[in-house]
Amino acid sequence: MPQPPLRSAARYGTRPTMKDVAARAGVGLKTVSRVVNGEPGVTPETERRVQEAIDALGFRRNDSARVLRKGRTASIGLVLEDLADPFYGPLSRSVEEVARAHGALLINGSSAEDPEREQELVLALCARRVDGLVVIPAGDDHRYLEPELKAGVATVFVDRPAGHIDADVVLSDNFGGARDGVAHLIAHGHRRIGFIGDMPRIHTAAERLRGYRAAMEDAGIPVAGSWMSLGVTGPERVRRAAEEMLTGPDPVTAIFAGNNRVTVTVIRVLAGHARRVALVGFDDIELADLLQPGVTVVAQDASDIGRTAAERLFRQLDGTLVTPERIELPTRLITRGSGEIPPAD
Amino acid sequence: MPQPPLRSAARYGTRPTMKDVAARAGVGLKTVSRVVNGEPGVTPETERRVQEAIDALGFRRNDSARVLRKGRTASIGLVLEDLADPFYGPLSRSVEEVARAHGALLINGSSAEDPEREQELVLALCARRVDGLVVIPAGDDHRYLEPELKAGVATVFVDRPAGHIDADVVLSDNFGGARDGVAHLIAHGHRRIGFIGDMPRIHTAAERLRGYRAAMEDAGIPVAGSWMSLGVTGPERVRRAAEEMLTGPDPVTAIFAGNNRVTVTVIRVLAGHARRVALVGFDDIELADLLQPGVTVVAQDASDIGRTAAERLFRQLDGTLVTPERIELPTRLITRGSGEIPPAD
DNA sequence: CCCGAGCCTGACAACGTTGTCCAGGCTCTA
DNA sequence: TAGAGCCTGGACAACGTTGTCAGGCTCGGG
Repeated sequence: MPQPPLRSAARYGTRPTMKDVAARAGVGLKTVSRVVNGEPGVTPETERRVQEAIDALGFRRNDSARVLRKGRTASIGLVLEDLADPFYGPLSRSVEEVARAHGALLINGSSAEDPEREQELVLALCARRVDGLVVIPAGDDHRYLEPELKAGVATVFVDRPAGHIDADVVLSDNFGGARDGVAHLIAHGHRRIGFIGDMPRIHTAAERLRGYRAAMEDAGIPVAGSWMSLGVTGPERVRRAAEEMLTGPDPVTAIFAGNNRVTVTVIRVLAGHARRVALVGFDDIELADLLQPGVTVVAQDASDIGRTAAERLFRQLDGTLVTPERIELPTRLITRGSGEIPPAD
Repeated sequence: MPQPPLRSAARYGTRPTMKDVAARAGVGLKTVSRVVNGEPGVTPETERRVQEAIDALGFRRNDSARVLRKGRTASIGLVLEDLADPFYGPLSRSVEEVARAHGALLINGSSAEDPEREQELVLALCARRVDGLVVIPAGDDHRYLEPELKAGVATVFVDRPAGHIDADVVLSDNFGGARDGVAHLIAHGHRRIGFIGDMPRIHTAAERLRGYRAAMEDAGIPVAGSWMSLGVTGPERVRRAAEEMLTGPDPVTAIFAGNNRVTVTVIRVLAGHARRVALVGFDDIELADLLQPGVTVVAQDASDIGRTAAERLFRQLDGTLVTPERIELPTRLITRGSGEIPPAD
């Protein structure tokens, strides 16, 4: 059933179009388009009439139609693991800031560490024809992105490299950071040092574990299997892992925590122990300086990572950048006390 | 210059369309559409051929065109103040979770507390034809949204009510929470209680101030002007405000902090003072339980607020909800030590 | 053997915008 | 005063998809 065109703008749920504006202003369709886009070639008087009609009808340009016509959406997608994780807030924010500077909107979604969900999200963003993608990968195979890359969708991976495709990646020096953190404990006299980290299938976790092993090996310290706890997720399992390291045979005198969630849980565990155990964590945590003792951490700069990634993205879109690169940003050891506690025995 | 249609899919930067897929599979355009959308009425054999062409070409449906045709975008917009603020991470996440459950994507942006930027963002989202909006308002006049509301854009305000328009709002009981927090300090013997908060033009800040005043009045305590510090933003100014309250004439024995950023700074200030000063903060902060003393707070549940708002949004879209409402969620006083310190003098 | 029903399939218009191109009226100059 | 050029405005197609509708095919029953 065709709608009477003159009433369509008034129907609930229907928005006025340029056609409606043109009719009301008594001008042609294209003239409205010119006014809306600030293009030259419109008399001030005509412009005024058009603007009046726009205001009266509450017209807003339909960007879907615009995108369809122009090809570019002026939006980029950000896929991350979990917005509730304090690491991603600043990252997301800095990506948005860069996007904004380039006049682009940010669409984002969380993968919840689920590779399938990551792919689903990324493809949904591609269907929206985002101009570019910043992805913190959950999965380890990104060949599904090949058609997108070929079609010119700018893509930058963050925090972990892409799997099986050649793409830009911006990440921290996880290996070096962990190695330095553990070396710091060794320098303070520790030899029995525990490591608690995420599943090694996650790149960052694997790299940090590698850093731990390297530091221990450099110091000529053989690592007991009971000192390493890998793939522990969730506070309860971290807690149990820490307890075992502390109270089992051959107990550790220091712990290196593989990420901020682990660090927080370990702090809680240590608070319940009389024995003073040293702790260095990967990732900074808020208020770390106010705890007793302050928490020594290997900090990565989430804002810097996000900014670097987003800027590379837009340089890809400019055409300034072509060859994919791997960019490693340095970490920083921040000593606050917990990492400088000497061995207890 | 017209492109040869058969090559267009191969050009860099151009994506294959349904037409390309149809040509390759030797079927009609509409048949491809049917396969892509899982519509019935396609022979398995035909479907296989189409699917093969889709995979071979790396075709992805262009959602912009789809939106243009269908009218709904299956996306909602979230405008908040600052993603780096830990309060908004969980909020954003819970909104996204609900959106996902309804098959919608989340587009978000930060207003940085700037009313102009808020409007700009909101209108950009409307131009994208998001189905709905969750807005944490920075400004206090939202009449610019009237055409959108009339056009059927679902809208829910969060954390602060909309200005000059009738719209749903989901927020915490800021007044009651602050009153309870201050009453808690009074119950522990304090009379000289300081208040440090944001600009009173921000609704939450005004309400919390009102709660502070109400609690003091209920207890029959006259409030000295030097005990109230309003509109302080940024760590440095908060620090100075706290110092003045603590060391000026008529010094306070307790401080009520109007938001999480203020709380953190006040903790830092108090750590530098020998005198023990009580503290209750509005908003929970991470690791508050591990500090010495633990930080007593009036907590609001950001996830709950986000979820409630998003669910209302989708009920508006269902048509289940029509009349705008104001929903106040209760706060919770969490005692951890800092609020139970007795007056020092 | 023929006809109708039912199932597949494809042609076509429409969604709202922008790029192209042309027409008409104006001004300016020779 | 006429011709050239400029400025303004509008008609039209195209972007890629989906809804409508009609045509052709097969199969079963009369």
